[in-house]
Amino acid sequence: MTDQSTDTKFKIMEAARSLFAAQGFEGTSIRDIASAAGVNVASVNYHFSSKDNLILEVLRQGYQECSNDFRRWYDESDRNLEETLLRFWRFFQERSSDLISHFKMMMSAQHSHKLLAEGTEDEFIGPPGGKVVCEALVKEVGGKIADEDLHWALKTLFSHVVHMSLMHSCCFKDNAVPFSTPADIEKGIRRLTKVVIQELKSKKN
Amino acid sequence: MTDQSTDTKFKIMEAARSLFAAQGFEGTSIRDIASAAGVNVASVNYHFSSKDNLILEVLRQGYQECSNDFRRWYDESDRNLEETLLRFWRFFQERSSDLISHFKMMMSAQHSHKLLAEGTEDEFIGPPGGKVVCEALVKEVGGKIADEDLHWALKTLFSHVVHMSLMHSCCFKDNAVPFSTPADIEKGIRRLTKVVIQELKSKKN
DNA sequence: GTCTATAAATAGATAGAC
DNA sequence: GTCTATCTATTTATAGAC
Repeated sequence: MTDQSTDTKFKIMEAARSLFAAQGFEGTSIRDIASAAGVNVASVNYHFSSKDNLILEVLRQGYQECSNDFRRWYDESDRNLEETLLRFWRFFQERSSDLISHFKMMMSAQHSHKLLAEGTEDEFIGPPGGKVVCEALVKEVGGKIADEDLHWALKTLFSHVVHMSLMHSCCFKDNAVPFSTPADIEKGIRRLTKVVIQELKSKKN
Repeated sequence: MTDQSTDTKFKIMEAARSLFAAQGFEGTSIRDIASAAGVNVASVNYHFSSKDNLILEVLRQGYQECSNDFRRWYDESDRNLEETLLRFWRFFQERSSDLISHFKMMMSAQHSHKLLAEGTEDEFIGPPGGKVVCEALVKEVGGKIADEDLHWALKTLFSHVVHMSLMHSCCFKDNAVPFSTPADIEKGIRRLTKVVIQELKSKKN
């Protein structure tokens, strides 16, 4: 596990993860990555075959780690929707590099199709951890929810948390946007959660 | 207006607009653009000095056109918040190339700072048209709104509409995501609008 | 597994004829 | 303003010594 080969491969993945997020796929050369990782240029192709394959491994690992960690966290205690969404947001903050890379690839016509095949080890419901949020929502509202209501609530909550994570990772910090500190955003997530639950419950009665 | 020079410059901008969105800035070569526009390679640097300057002109024009058209539309009749947000969403659908390019650049560490200088001809409140939405919200709720409530409502509405526009432009169509037709999304926007107004009004009483 | 060296393709930008 | 030709630099990828 700590032999030189594993170490080199690990260092390349970490360097690639942050550089792809900062500069994009095409904007990052294998030389940049090797240099940042402190390894020889040729070792990148040796360990990953190609640049295309490297970013696929980076994205797959980011998605899986996030998905697994989130599921583990959710299952280890009794979580309500609000704390689940706050955890969701904090995950994306910790992993903003993965989030940004994932979005850039998703918006790229020539790379987006590769992501779909990657994200579907289990049923794909939006972002990693999406299924967990879905479970938390169903539990919170209680009883049977109409498909349309469920999807509306998930889209509303996902779009807010994911978009706030993205904005926070790339422009809130530089622009001094009002009411955009992490504390403000968490407050906003709590408020939206309350309002969405209210709406779904009122629909049922 | 219809002389060869203006025509060539226009064709380059149109080709660049769609290619930058599809392939990103670094992923698109000047040769790609010239080829798609049906003009000579050297004419790109002749008319725009550099590739950097070309994308800045593309982004500036997209932002300004969207902002101006939206303001003109809003002022020409008495609009409520719901129809304003629906128009907001439809604008982003029509201009999904500009939206995608703008996001890619915003998420790029080396290009994001250029966008800030571009978006600030008048006071910058989020996306183009953001100020209009803000006015519509204030009018709809009526009376004085606390800053915190106003910013929460704007963030909630913006994040939903902008994120839905992005998702619709790049992955809803290919994945057959349930409840993600334009009609579904418009229904969702109406529902969120109603719920947000309700929340702000209940806060005031 | 790691290195040097290099192949082969492509990039942005410009010079100069027309 | 438009073209061809080209300069210079950089890219991914690989061959082959160690």
